[in-house]
Amino acid sequence: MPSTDRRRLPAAERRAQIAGAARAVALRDGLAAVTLRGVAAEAAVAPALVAHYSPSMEALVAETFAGIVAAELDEVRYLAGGDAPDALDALLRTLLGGGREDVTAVWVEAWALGRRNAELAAAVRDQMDAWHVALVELLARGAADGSLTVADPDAVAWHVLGMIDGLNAQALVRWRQDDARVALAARAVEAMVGLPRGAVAAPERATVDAGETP
Amino acid sequence: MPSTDRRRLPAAERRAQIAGAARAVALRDGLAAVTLRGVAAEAAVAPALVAHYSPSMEALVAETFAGIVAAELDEVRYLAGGDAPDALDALLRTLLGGGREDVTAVWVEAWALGRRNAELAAAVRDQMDAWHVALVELLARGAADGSLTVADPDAVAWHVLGMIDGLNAQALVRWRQDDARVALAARAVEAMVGLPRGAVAAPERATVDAGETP
DNA sequence: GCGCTAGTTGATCAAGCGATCAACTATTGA
DNA sequence: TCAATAGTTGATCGCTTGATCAACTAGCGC
Repeated sequence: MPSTDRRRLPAAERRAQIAGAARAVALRDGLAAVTLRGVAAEAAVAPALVAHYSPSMEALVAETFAGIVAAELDEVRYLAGGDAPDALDALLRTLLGGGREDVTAVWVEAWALGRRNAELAAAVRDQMDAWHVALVELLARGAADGSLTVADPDAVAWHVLGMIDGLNAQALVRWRQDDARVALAARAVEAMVGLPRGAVAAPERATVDAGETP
Repeated sequence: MPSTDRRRLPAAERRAQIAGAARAVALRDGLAAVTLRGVAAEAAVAPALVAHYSPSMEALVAETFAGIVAAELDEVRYLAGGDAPDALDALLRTLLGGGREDVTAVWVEAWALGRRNAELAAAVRDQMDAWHVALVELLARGAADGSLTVADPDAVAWHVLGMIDGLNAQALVRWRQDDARVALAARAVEAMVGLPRGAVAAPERATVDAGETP
């Protein structure tokens, strides 16, 4: 997109292009690389134009984060459409199966940068809440049709999300991929939603098994 | 420490004072605030002196992180000295009980900054390994005396640590303290080490209970 | 074909960062 | 007491960041 971009675009289009460039930078180089000059270079545009189209860089960073994470939630929501145990299975396999390191890095950086960027912190809270609502709905669906037994869906949802985030953040730093991640997470989730062992991620599909429970 | 610090100290002492100032800044304002000028101000010293005593700021940040986290590990190691189930109980209560937000923030920032600071990234891996070794030893102790049943101690240890980190990182952003955190984590851990429900954190001591498992 | 609107840019500012180095001086050993 | 040692500092450089603004001009409506 170097040559043809000399054209000048209608405001809405340019705005969208810059948002796209910011997202690309965030996923490739991290949220901290979403700078005036970084995004401008990605969009092949003068830095001042990026500033022109967003009230502040803090806002652009927050908006970029929200866009990336909301898209991920939509995707997962689509994959986890079946009945509750299958949906939990799809959720864990998708989020812990690897290949999402870019999004995980965005999450981790958002937590860190959020301490100094109030708008980003608000966006992080919003997105966490959105994920939480989605998972609570999943649990409620399971509780309604009797496939799950959950005393405190709110707390269980927070816990499952925290577990996933922590494991993914860990994978960001560790070198080797751990095949047992999905299986172990499945055992933990089963214990929290009153499902028998293997109901979420069947042991024969998982690579490593946890200890025996007689 | 403004007036008396006009004195000049022997190298070792000054070095220790600067390390202490760096640690204080990291715990109060975050790892990202550990800058030449930030640490110098905290130690009431010229910025050049901080540079004089450390090869680079990247190194000082990495060293500060390692110091904080290693101290936490020592503390927890001391608290978790009993038999395995009790040790797990102490571990979860200590790390998830709240009041450690400063250290959690340091962890999260280290993950994020580690992507751009190779020395810090190495320190993060080292400390994660140290925590992992400590937890694997705890699990091995339990397996040896028959109080735990763990097929893959390595994987279970990574999982428990990831869960703790994720829940703590979450607590960093969420406003209210969730009373169910310890109890739910205990259920998850019990499921992974072959312990009956309530063996790690007794339900009557915990605030919220997870679903029933018949 | 022309002019006005609106998209775009280069130049520039202040602030904060890490790093370097010559110069200053408190302290100590002879 | 005095000089050598070693701890300390101020000044300064180059770099990156976000932000602002006057000036330029492409493209649309008439």
